[in-house]
Amino acid sequence: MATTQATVREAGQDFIRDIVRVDLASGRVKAVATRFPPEPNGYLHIGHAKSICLNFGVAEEFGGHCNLRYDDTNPARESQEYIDAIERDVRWLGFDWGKNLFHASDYFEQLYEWAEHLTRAGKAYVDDQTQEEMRLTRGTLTEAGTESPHRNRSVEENLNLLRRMRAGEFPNGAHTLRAKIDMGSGNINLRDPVLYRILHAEHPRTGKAWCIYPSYDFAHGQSDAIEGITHSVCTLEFEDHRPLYDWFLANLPVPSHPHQYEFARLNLTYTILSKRVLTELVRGGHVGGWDDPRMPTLAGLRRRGVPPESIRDFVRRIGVAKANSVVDMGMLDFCIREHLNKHAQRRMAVLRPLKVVIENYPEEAHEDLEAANHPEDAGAGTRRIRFGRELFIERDDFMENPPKKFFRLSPGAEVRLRYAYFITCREVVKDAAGAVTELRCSYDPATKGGNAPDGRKVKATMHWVSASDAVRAEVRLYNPLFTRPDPNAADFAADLNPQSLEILADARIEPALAADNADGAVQFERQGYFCRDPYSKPGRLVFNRTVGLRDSYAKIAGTS
RNA sequence: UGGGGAAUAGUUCAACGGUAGAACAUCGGACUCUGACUCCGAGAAUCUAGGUUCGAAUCCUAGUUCCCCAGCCA
Repeated sequence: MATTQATVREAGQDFIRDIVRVDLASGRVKAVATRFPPEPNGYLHIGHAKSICLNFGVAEEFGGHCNLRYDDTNPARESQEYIDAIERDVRWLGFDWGKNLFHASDYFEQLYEWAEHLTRAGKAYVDDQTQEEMRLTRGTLTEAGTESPHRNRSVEENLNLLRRMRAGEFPNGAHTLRAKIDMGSGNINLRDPVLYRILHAEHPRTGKAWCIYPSYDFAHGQSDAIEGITHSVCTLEFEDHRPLYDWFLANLPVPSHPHQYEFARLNLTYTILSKRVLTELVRGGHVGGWDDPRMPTLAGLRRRGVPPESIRDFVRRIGVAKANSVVDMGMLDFCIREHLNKHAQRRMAVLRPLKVVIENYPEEAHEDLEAANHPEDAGAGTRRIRFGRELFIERDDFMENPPKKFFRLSPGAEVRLRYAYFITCREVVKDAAGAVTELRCSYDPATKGGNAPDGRKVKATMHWVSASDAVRAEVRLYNPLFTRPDPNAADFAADLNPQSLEILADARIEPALAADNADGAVQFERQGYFCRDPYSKPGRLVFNRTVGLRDSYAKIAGTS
């Protein structure tokens, strides 16, 4: 009983899974088959992750399978680079299509046969109208369209024209094959939609074999039918394509009859999830590339250090429904911290260094102290960190005239240096301009390791690195790409955040960080989760901030 | 009366005629060698108006608001 309930919960609760459950129980389908159908004309983003998790997730949970199928029906905009990136990203997210890798282009011959089938049945015709003429005769949202003058050509003429289209006798745009449905339909998709257009373009897979290509509508449902897809899940904007999807299945001798279901796509605050805009961000040089850590692409998130587990958890938490919605970016951040808090080892790094000299610590001396790699996981072990007379602390951790709630270092104040000693600030050294350049402090030798034998407490524990062995590194902090929670996709440049990337060129990190070969995530104590940038080099280390730690002091201080 | 959808805490989802619940966010508090984590607590919602019913977020009627559709894109 408990097991059953747990299993049901495991399988998730949303209207799509409800439908699958009912279809399985009623025997309408014997095994569930889904598909993730990207068009290889851009990189996958976190919105796609929602679809991937849904399609692969449903298949997994109900013992079915999910195909990866490229919707590669428009060679004018598709390329191999994107195909490779898509496979890399789906795998990284944690899903495996096994042998079920397909392409709409695998079915070009069958689709063409079906085009002839429709033509022979008098349900499709070749039109000579130009794109402009077609637009004009399609009608408007409230007015019916008018029928093409070529709508009633004979079957023979249509067949002849269609074959000559395929044979390459006509230039781009000279003809189209259209379904003969209803120019007066309230659903514009039913006003004689285009099935084939002439496109003299080389296809990444079929090369020069074709110069006519099927439209999305003519390819998608039939591809589903060929693959035996039971539940074809797509986003809301395809809802009014469903009658057309069903029309093809009803009028063609297809091997199976899939059903289409629609859910609301993901929207995120401070983010634009539109391939068009993402492509423009890359091409316009607004970001460094598809894998720029500020991008909502899976490649960008990966480079920023976001674990795939966090993305899957995020998708699970936001659910699946039909209402348009915008998810708070804070939800994603939470999921990232949730995972990294458990799995990332701790290290110390000073992002904006301020020099500290321990005046009563002997010159030339140093000692090694032990630091835990993970405070909640003893199994993660410990490492040695060096303490000496000269150290660096975070500039933000010192204030000469601290407000009431500032617990860190200030003149006369005593704080703990994590895993080391209590220190007290004795003197502030400034340059000619009045800027603080150095702190002269004293330490209490009795507090070695971080505890005072007399039991006295300090209000703050600060991270630090030793000046003698700290390594220089560049640290990149990322902020939202857009300044507004609801950036305008039509004019995204106006909402771009000029402070989305902050480069700290002179950070100091503990040597263990420079030595680590692992590419895994680490927590810079008290600051956030970071990872080494994949383009980082031994002599020039670069770390990316994945996400900051929650910072309740920022609220008190009124800073961000 | 063009067609198709959707409306539940600030946000994202549950509740499938029978006590409106969770997570994130927010605000308190406890704990703490990370102002982190963890723990405890609080405030906060059924689009509107009628109707059916012992009982309505759920069913019916009429409205309101929002989203999508006029590519030879997907």
